[in-house]
Amino acid sequence: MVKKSIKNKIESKYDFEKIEKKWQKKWETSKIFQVKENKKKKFYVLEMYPYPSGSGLHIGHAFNYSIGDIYARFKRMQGFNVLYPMGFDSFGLPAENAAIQKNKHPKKFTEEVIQNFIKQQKELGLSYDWLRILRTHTPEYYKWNQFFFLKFLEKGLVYRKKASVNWCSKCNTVLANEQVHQGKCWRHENVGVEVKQLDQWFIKTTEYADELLRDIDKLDWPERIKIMQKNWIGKSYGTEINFEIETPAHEGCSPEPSKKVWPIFTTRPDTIYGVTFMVVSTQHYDLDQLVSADQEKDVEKFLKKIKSVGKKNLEGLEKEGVFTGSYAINPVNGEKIPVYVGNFVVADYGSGMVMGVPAHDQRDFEFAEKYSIPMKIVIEPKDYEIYERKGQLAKAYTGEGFLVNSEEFNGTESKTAREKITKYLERKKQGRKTIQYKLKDWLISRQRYWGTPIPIIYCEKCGIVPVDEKDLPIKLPADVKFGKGNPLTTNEKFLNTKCPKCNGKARRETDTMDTFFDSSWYYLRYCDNLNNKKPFGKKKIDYWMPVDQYIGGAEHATMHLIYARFFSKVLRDLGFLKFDEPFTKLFNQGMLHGEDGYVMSKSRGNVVLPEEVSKKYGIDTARLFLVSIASPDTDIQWSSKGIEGSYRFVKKVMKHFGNIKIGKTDARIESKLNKTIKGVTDDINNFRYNLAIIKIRNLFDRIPEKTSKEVLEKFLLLLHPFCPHFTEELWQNLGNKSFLSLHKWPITNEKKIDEKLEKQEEQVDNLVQDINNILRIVKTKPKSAIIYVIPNEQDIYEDYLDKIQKRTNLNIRIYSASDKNKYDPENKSKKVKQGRPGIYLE
RNA sequence: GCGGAGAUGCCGGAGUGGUCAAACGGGACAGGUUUAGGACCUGUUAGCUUAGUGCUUACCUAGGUUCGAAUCCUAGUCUCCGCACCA
Repeated sequence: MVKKSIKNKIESKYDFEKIEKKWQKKWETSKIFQVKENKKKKFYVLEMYPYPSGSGLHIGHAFNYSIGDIYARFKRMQGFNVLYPMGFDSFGLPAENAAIQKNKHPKKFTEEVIQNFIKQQKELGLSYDWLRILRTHTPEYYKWNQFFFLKFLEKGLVYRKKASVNWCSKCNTVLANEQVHQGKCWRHENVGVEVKQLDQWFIKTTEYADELLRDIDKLDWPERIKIMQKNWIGKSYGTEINFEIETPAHEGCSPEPSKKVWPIFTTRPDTIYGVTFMVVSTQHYDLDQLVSADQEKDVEKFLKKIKSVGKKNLEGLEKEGVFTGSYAINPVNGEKIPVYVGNFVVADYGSGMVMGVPAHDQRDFEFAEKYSIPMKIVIEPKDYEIYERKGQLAKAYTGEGFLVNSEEFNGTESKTAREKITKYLERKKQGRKTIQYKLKDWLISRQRYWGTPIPIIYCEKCGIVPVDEKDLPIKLPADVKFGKGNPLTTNEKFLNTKCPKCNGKARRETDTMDTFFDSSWYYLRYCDNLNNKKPFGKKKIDYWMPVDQYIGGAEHATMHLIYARFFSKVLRDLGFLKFDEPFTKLFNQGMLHGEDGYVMSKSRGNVVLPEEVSKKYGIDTARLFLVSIASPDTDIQWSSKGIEGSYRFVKKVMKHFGNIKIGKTDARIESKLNKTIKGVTDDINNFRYNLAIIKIRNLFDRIPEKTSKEVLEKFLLLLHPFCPHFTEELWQNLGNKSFLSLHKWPITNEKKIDEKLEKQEEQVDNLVQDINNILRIVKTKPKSAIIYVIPNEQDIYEDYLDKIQKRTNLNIRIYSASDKNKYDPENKSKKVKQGRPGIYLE
C-alpha cells in the first residue's frame, strides 16, 4: 500500500500507459490512418510483410516497424496521401510443421498467431491502415495466385520439367534445402537424404533475365543489394561451340553407334585448340546416352559415390570423374577427345557439359592432373617464365597472351582470337556468339499442404489441363490427415475431379506453390485488397503504385526482390500494370542483436519483448531509443541501460511541458528552431534518424522556460514521428483540438537562421568551459565570478546569465571592460578579447 | 576463389581534407540537491602543463600525397556479409 502510493507519486507526472492507450484508441476510432485515392500526391511506404511465427514479436520487430512508421508519419505530415499497410505471409512450411507438432490445424494455428501479431503491432503505435490487411492463406488472396499462374501459363511462361528434390524416405516427403543437414534429414539424423527426380512446375524467370539486369541501374536501392542482384543474374558473354559426340553401340538402347551434336558454352573460345577432354555433369538428364556398355558399371559406381557424399558439401571438394566411353570431335581440328562425367560441372548452367582445357583453366588442370590427361598449351603470356619451370605446368595459366599450337590462329592476341575463332565457327555453322545467365528458372512446386494449390488437372485422356478461370479458387481442403508427407496426395475428395475439357475422370495437381509466389505481388493487392472480382482495380494500381519506399532486411536481396521485380514485369506485359519496377526506393534496416551481442533467439534466451520494455518505459521511449542507437541501416545491440537515456529525455520533455509559460519568442531560439527543422527534415528523409534525434535534443536544451506556443508546437511536430503518443498528448494540452498526427510538418524559414547567433552560443560555451577550467585548477573554492566583456558583447552574456550561473554553480556579475566603476581587484579586465571575456573568481 | 562492407576514445556510435582531442548517448568519477536511497541538476572523463594557456601522443598497422589527413592514395592485418567448382 505504501509502496504503491510512492510509485504513483513518482510516475504520476508521466503515465505513459494511459497516454498510449488513449491515443491508440483515438487513432483507431477516428480512422485517421485509413486512406483513399484522392487528388493529393500519394506516397506508398511498405515494410516487407512478416511471416507470422509462433513466437510472436520481439523488440527487433519493434525496431523494424518503427523505422517504417516514422517514415510514414513523416510523409503524412509532409502532406502526402500515405498508403501504409500491413499483412501476413501466412502460408508456408514452418506453420505446417508447427501445427503438426502442436496438433493443431495450420489454419487455426496461423490465424491465432496473426491475431496475436496484430495486437502486438497495435501496441507499438504503428499507423497502419488496418482495413487493407491481407493474409495470403485466405482463398480471397490465393485465388489470385492461381489466376496469375494460369495467365503465366497462357503466356508460355510456365513449364513442367523433371527436377531433383531432396527426399526423406522416413518422413515420406520432400525436404527444403534448409531441412537437409549435412546430407541427412533434419528430423532423422541417420536417414540420408535421397535425390529424387520429380516432375515440377517452373516459371521462366530467365526470359526476363536481361531486363532484370538492365533495370537494376534505374533503382534507388542500396548499392550492395544491386550488386548482389547483378551477380545473381550473372550475365556472361561467350561462345557456344558444337562438339560432335560418338557413343559406341549399346545393346538394348542403341544397337548402332550413335552420333550426337552437343553444344557447350565457353567464355574462352580462344583456347579451343587446347581442349584435351570433355566433362559432362553427373546430374545431366541425358547422361545415359553418353555411357557406353563397357563403361556402364564404372559410371554407375561413380554416381552412387557422388550421391552418398550429399548434395551440398563443404568447399574444397576434390574434382573427380570417370570416362563415359564416348568421344567428342573438336570442330576446329577434328581431334578425337574423351568425354568424362565429372562432379564439378553444373548441370543447369550452359548445356551441362564443358570443354576441358587443362593448360588454361585451373579446374580442368586439377582434373587432368589427377587422371593423367594430356595438357596442351595454346596461350603464351608475354613473359615466358610461367612455362619454363621444370618443363611442366605447375598450374593453369588463365591470363591473356598470344596463341600457339593453334594452326592459322597462331600469334593472334587471345582477346582478338576470341572474336576471330567465334566468327570462324559461325561460318562453319559449328558455333555462335551467345550470352549465358546464372539466373535459373524458378521452381515453384512444393510437395506440401500449406500453400496455394497449383490449378492444374491431369486427365487420363487429355493430359495436363489447366483449371478453368471460373472455377477458381481451387480451395485447400480443410479436412486432411497429417502425418505422412503431403496430405493432399491421399485426400480423395480433393484429388478426384472432372476434366474441364472432356468431362472425364481426372486428378488434381497436389503440389502447392512456393510462398515466394504469394509475396511477389502482395504489394499490389494492398491497393485494392477487398476486390473480389479482380486481383486489383487498374485505377487504384495506377494511383498508388509503384511503392515509393520499401523497407526490409537484406536477406531478401536475391530471392524475393528478384521474384517481385520479375512478377511486375510480367504483369506489365500482360497489361495489368504500367510501370517497370515495383519498388522505387529500398531501405535495408540492420538487425537488432540481444544484449549479449548475438541474434535474438529463444534458445539463447536473449529475447527482449516489446511488452516488457513498454511496461517499464512506454513504447514512445522504446521507439526513440531503438532509432537513436545508431544509423538504422546498421546492426545494433539492445542495451537495457542505454534506454534509460532516452527515458530521461522523454521525462524531461514531459516535465518541461508540465510547467511552461507561454510568452514571446526571440531570435535566438527561432534561429535554432529553423536550423533544426531543416536538419531534421533532411535526416528523416535519408533515414538518419539517429542524427535527427540528436538535433531535436539539442533544440530542446535551448528552449527557454518562457517561449512562444509556436516554438513549443514545432518542437512537438519534430518529435512526433518518433514518439507519436505523448506528443499528441502535449499537443492537446497546448489547447489543440485536432490530431498532431495530421498536422503539417514545419517548414524551414531560412531567413531566421542566423549563424551569428549560433556563434554566440559557442562563445558562451567557451566561457563556461574557461570558468570550469579555472575552478578545477584553483585551490580555493570561489563562490562568484566576475566577467569582463567588451561593451558590445555585454548583451549576449547577460542573456545567458542564468545559464552560466547554473552551469558553473557560481554567482556571476558582468561588467563592461570600459566601465570605470567596475570591481576588478586583479585587473583581469585586461585579458578581455573579442568573444573571450576576462574572468575573475573569488 | 569471386564480390561487397567495415576497423574511431572505457562502451555504443557520429564525423570522410582545415572550424577535430572528435557530435550524441551509455558508463565511470566529482560537485550540488535530498532525512536517506532513488530521481534530478551541473561538471570532468588521452597525457603533461597553465587561473581560462601551451605542448605531446592520438581515429587498425606501415608507408605516401598535401601548407594541412580520422578523412585522399598504396601495401598489409583483422572482422563481418553475400555467391560459390557458372567453364
